[in-house]
Amino acid sequence: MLIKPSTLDAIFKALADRNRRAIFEALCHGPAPVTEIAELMPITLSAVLQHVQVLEAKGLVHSDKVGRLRTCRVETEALGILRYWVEARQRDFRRAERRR
Amino acid sequence: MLIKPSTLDAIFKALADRNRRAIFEALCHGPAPVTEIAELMPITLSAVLQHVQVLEAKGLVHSDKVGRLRTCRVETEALGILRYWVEARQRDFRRAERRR
DNA sequence: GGAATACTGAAGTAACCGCTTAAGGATTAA
DNA sequence: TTAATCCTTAAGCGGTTACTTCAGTATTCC
Repeated sequence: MLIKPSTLDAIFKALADRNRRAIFEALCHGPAPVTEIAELMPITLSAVLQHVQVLEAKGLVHSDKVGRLRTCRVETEALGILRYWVEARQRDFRRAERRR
Repeated sequence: MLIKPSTLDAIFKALADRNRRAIFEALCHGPAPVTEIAELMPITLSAVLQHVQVLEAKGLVHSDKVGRLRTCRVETEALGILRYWVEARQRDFRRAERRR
């Protein structure tokens, strides 16, 4: 697998913010509407929505609006990519160590 | 294992920058002095040093100065933490899916 | 000693980020 | 049909970031 730097940029940037990561973590336990997510957080509903939009733009979350409710759910591909990247770095390191 | 949000903040922020990530990736293949790293990169030596300092401050890299050469090497703990976090999210997600 | 090499720090700057407030649109409930 | 609920957008603001240039220090080589 070959991952584009821009893809990793998107994933790491999306998860680098504590609140955004908290939203993502919450959604890993199951889908939730925006307001419900916001209740757990120390920021405005507006800020939460902005975070959700960022997460969605970078492909970590998908959301669907039914009536006045927008339900957000996690997209798992990003986690797979991230894990793959980490494991590749660990492999590189171990290989370099053996060569030493 | 329980990871502090500030630890994850540090790791994700450190790796969210493309150039900084490139430095980290390069160092996973083995230690290198600052100038050698800089040769592979589209930015100034000064900028590279600043990135190295960030990586070091956040615990992803350690460096040692001998004479006029500062040799940088990867600290692998961050990768372990990152991998653990990803796997925990994947577990959360699968558990939530089963419950569905 | 003098020149080249390798790093270091400071200052400045342009761009980006996360957040709030405020105002509004759409949907549902009474 | 009115009120409550849920989301959405825009504007603005303060803080942070990545970068450059420039000027410097320490070390090694000749």
